[in-house]
This record gives sequence, C-alpha cells and structure tokens, in this order.
Amino acid sequence: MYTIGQVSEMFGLPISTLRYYDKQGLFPEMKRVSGIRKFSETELEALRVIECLKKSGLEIKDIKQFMDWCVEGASTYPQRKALFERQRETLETEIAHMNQTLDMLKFKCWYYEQASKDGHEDNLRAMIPDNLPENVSQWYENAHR
Amino acid sequence: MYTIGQVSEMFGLPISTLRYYDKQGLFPEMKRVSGIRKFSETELEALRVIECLKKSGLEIKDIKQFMDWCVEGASTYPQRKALFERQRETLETEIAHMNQTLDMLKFKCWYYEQASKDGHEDNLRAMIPDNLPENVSQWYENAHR
DNA sequence: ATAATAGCTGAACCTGACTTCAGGTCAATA
DNA sequence: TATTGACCTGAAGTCAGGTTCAGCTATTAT
Repeated sequence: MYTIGQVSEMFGLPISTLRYYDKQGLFPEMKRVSGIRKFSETELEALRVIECLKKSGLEIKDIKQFMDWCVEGASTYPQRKALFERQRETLETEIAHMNQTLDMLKFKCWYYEQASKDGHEDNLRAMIPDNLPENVSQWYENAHR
Repeated sequence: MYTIGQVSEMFGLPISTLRYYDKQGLFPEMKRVSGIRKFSETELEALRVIECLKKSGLEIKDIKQFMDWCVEGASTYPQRKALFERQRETLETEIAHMNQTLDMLKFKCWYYEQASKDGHEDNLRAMIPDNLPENVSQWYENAHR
C-alpha cells in the first residue's frame, strides 16, 4: 500500500494529476483510510494501463469506460479485448506515420548539413527531387509519399 | 498558385486551421492578391514541415521561430540544422516509447483473449510474471521495463 | 503542546490549438 | 441587377487535460 506522494515519486507524475485521475474515476477500486488514498498493486497496474492507453491516443473518459468494465467483471472481457485490439491497430498506424516523419527529419538534417557546408541552397535546389544521393533519396521519397 | 480552399482539400486540413497558421506567422512569405491568400510551392513545403515538426512534438511558436529563420537567410543554417537534429532525437526516443507501449497492448490483447477463453483470470494470475509463454513474456517484460 | 508535514476538498484558473461567429468584400453567373 | 460562392476579419468560444488556490485535517517530530 502506497500513499499518493510515494506513487507520485514512483511514476514521476504530479500529485495533482493523480488526484485528477481519481476524480475522473480511473481508480474505481481505490481504498481510503480516514480519508487518505491508499494505492495498492491494482492501482499501480491501472496507472500503467492509463499511460499505455493515453499514449495510444485514448481520452480520459474512454479510459474510465475501460476501468468500469474491469469492475463489472468477466462479462466484459470481449469489450476489453476489442478495445486493446483497436488501440493496437491505431498505435501501429501511428508508429508508421512517425517513421515517415522521422525520415523527413533525417532528410532535413542532411539538407541543412549540406547548406551549412555550401553556404547556400543553390546546389540543393538543383538536386531535388531526382539527383539526391541514394539513402537521402529514400528519406525524401518516404517523407513525400 | 493555390487558393486556401484548394490547399484545405489537398492537405485535409480545415480552412480555419490554415488561416490560424497564417495568423501565427507560419507562412511569412505568403502573397495576397486583393486580400486573398495565394499559396505557392513554398507554402506547401512549409505545411509539410509544419506537420512534421508538430508530430515531433514542437509547439506552434517554435515552428514560427523556424519559419523566421528561413526568412533570415543563410546565416541561420546552423540553428535550423540543430533544430532538426534535436527533433530527430526527440522523435527517436518517442518511437522507442511507442514500441514499448505497443508491447503492452500486445500483451493485453493476449491476456483478454485467454480470459475470454477461460471465462476468468485465475489461470492468468498464476502465470504472471514468471510462467508466461515465450513471446508473451517478451511483451510483458518490455512493457514493464 | 505545538508546529511542521503530508494529506484532503471544491472551485477557479490555465494553456495550446483550434473553431465558431457576425459581419463584410469581391468576382462570376442567372 | 441581383444573387451565389468563395474568400476575408477580429473577437469570442471550446475542449482536453491538467494546475493552482484557499482553507481544512490528521500524523509525526521537538
């Protein structure tokens, strides 16, 4: 059993955020001792799931829905499974976009490295889009796909 | 040369968003004909960069800074290069976190698949964390690292 | 006994990124 | 000529996800 301060330390989250999550109903099972929140392993795992679902793009109110399903019991396994499968797809798509974005950043790093060396962008403008070096061309095309 | 409506179509962005970006100074070179915005290739490339920098976690005001550097000319190549290198690192870290999150989602998909089959979580609770199947164990450990 | 420390509350406030609104311009078609 | 459609403006509104505030309580240290 942990206090809110300990959990704040463990997860690197402000205490105010933990209280906010609680108020939004993300810890439906949490116990209190004379008014003071007691975080158990259940709540720590909830927090891990919260961070995971948040990163996959879910809003707080939908995370609350998930927590409510957990309380409701075995009858909601299908919904919970479907949720994670949706979020898995979402995140896979998101990661693909991120990698495309990363290629754009790599291209721009190369671009400004050249520009810095040359002191101008004239050579570069002549190379785009058909006379770029092999790897750079890959980044460029992927980013502009 | 494109109108705001055409650009909105091309990029799938609301017109209001394009006007907002303009007001924030993200198209410092944009021309107008009797008050009406004319988007040229410069602005289209600016938009690509905006989407890219936004995805890498930059705020609008920092993107404006970059656009201002572009107007300032060759003397700001080093700043621009440094910016893209920072954002590249940021995004690489971000993608690594995303992949960890993805492993958590994969684990949860497996978990609720089992739970659905079994009708309860008793078996699962007995398996965690040391008696999980090989691949599942990888997801679990990576997610809880 | 008292004071510092960590916890509690509801309500108000904040921030970034848009979006909506009310009212106006302008060019082309009916 | 009048109406339609696409553009324009500044100002106000919205929304999610917190954060801050003022005032209160409970436990531990001196």
